[in-house]
Amino acid sequence: MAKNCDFIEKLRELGLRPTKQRVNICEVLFNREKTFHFTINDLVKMISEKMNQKISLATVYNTVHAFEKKGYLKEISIDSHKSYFDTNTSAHHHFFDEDTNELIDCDENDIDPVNIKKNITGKKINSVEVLIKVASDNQNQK
Amino acid sequence: MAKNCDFIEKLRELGLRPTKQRVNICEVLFNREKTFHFTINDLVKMISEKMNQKISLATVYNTVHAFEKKGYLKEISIDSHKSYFDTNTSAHHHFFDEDTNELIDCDENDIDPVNIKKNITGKKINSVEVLIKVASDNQNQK
DNA sequence: AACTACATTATAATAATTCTAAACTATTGA
DNA sequence: TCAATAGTTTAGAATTATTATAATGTAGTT
Ligand SMILES: [Mn+2]
Ligand SMILES: [Mn+2]
Ligand SMILES: [Zn+2]
Ligand SMILES: [Zn+2]
Repeated sequence: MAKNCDFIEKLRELGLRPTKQRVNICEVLFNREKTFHFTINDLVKMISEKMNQKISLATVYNTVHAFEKKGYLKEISIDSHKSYFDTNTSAHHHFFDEDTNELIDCDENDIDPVNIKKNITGKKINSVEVLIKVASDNQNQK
Repeated sequence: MAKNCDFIEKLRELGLRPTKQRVNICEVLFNREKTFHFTINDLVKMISEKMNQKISLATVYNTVHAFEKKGYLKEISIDSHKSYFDTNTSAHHHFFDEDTNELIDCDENDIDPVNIKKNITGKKINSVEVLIKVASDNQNQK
């Protein structure tokens, strides 16, 4: 269980001022056992549930984007209407359950490393991400 | 070079009325040698350049989504701010050039098939997509 | 403490997307 | 033929998502 002073230190290291808005958002995002996936909307709900303080929507966007730029969050885009952030910033792949709209981390052993045989000339590979969309097996699907 | 009557037939087959808006959009999208990638904005510009008729933005959205649902277009989402549609609806992977914001089809031979060893229990795999983000190799990057 | 330069917040503005009422079109049957 | 009508499509209006910027806050300097 991380303490507030840990987040304050961490924010300072990143060159971000440890304002109370940011510390609160850190608590909601990073004060937990496991990494997880969330949308901006999820986060706004979590903040209003867990915190007494109101944080403006623009500040939530600012903070999430600041953390993303600093490498503390990763964005995973499913389609133009569904975009998630991931507190697991290591290189990993995802299943997306189209029935429940749930994004699920692939385990290391679930998928073999992607083998790229030929890259665009003069370019360096920054990331390789696999998205596996799944849905109910049986039954009459829409 | 496809003729308008081809598009009219095709739309009818799909169960969509061949309105002049839709036939015009078909001409812009499908009357060409190679498949390509576009954003809604790109498409609006192409329509206003190539056509004398004005089509409302809502109709462009409606039509693109109708074509997507019918399997005539595929959506490729890069991040929440960049979403492309692809007239190549076969299963294939992509490079995304972060310098130019260009989406490029992977050739069959550029990448080995993705080997998924363990899927979510009770779910069927609907699609597997790899996105490889690349950028300038050399120089001082931001 | 006052001044300054910069960082941060959050309101106001803008951009992206969808809702829905009006305009069309196909079908039916008199 | 050609209303009547049920469904489809369009596009202006409304909503939602995101960002720009003015106001506020903070830290360093004298
Ligand atoms: Mn972003
Ligand atoms: Mn869509
Ligand atoms: Zn993840
Ligand atoms: Zn493509």
